[in-house]
Amino acid sequence: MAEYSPARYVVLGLIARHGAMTPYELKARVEDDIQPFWPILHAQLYRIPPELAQAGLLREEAETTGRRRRIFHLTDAGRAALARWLADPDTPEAETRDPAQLKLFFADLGDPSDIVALANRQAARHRTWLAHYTSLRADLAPAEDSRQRSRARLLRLGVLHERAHAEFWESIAADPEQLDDPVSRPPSRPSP
Amino acid sequence: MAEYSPARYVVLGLIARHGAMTPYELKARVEDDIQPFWPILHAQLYRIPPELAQAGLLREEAETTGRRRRIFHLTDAGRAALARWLADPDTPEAETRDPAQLKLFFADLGDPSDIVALANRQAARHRTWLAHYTSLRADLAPAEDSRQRSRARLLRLGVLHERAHAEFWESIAADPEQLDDPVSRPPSRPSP
DNA sequence: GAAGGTATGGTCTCAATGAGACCGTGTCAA
DNA sequence: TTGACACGGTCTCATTGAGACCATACCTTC
Repeated sequence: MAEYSPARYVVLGLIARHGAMTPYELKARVEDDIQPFWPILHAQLYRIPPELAQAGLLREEAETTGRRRRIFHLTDAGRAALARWLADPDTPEAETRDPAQLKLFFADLGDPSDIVALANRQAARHRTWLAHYTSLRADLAPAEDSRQRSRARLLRLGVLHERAHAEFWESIAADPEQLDDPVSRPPSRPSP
Repeated sequence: MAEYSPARYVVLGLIARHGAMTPYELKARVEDDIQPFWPILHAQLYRIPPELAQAGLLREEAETTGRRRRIFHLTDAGRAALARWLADPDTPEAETRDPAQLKLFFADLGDPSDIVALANRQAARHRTWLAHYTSLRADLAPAEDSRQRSRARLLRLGVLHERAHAEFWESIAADPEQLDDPVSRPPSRPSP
């Protein structure tokens, strides 16, 4: 029942929340907030708004002088389409593409030492993201408005996600042969 | 430094592990084992092997009668390319595309009740995957060969991942306004 | 006040992937 | 003997990926 691709709703949603914008500004906001759960290339953010304007969901206001910026406003049709999408709880499955998991899956075909190097890199990477999300959460004003809460919720999931992955890769690095089974024990509490 | 796309290495890896195969068999194995961390459309699995044969990494053996199957064998060059890829610990970032997180992010622009319906669906979905991975793990022979361990490791990550997400969405469903902060408390231990 | 760096703002192209329609062959059971 | 179903594959069109390329404005520093 989704009428448009998710990236289209990202554009509608950001304009609905922050007001009329140029593709350039969309790009910055996507990079800041949305990249972690829906990556969009910058070129897409120049392709999509004109297309949505064509469909009547946005209205373009073009500068003809200087930087010739293209500013896109939300129309009532756009707002309605966004509301319909938000009201539909039936979403497609999430997709993950993780080359590191791929390498781990095929690790038995390579040298046993590869796995340790891989796991160390991955653990460091996930720890970095974890620290990043944690600090963003700390900076977040404990404001009671619903926008802050939206952001806070997603940051919380980011923290849970990165923590789980960081701990996983650390356990692989520590015990590449995986002779015991750390999954049944609670995280962060190594057995005595 | 990756010479080929990850999907190419999936093909090489599966043939390296299980021996020469048809695209049809590749399709089945990808669906069973690889889909969760690297989705590949079935059409891709008919496009990629001929291309890798062109590059000398596979060798095609075509039936000319009956079902006219195309069986692809790994060459020494293919085995070497796979080993080089596995030995490189420097992998691209993982990418996630989760429409549900997108809807949650923009939830403040919709009706407050949407969020509960969304969260309930997501919680159920992740619980289902969690049960699936858990049962696959239980069925896994505790064999000491490295192939079984590869599979077991990934299933463990799957379990951790689905558990984190299931608990997250359950907490959203239970408390959509998110007035408290469940992240600092250990999972599965609701406060008194 | 000219030179260069950087942020702003955007267009374009080619390749690759996504999404799925469509088409045959063999096997087995009713 | 025909229909269902698993097997095995090809094809096409639209969308996205990846990144090169271009121009304007501002800001510093020599």
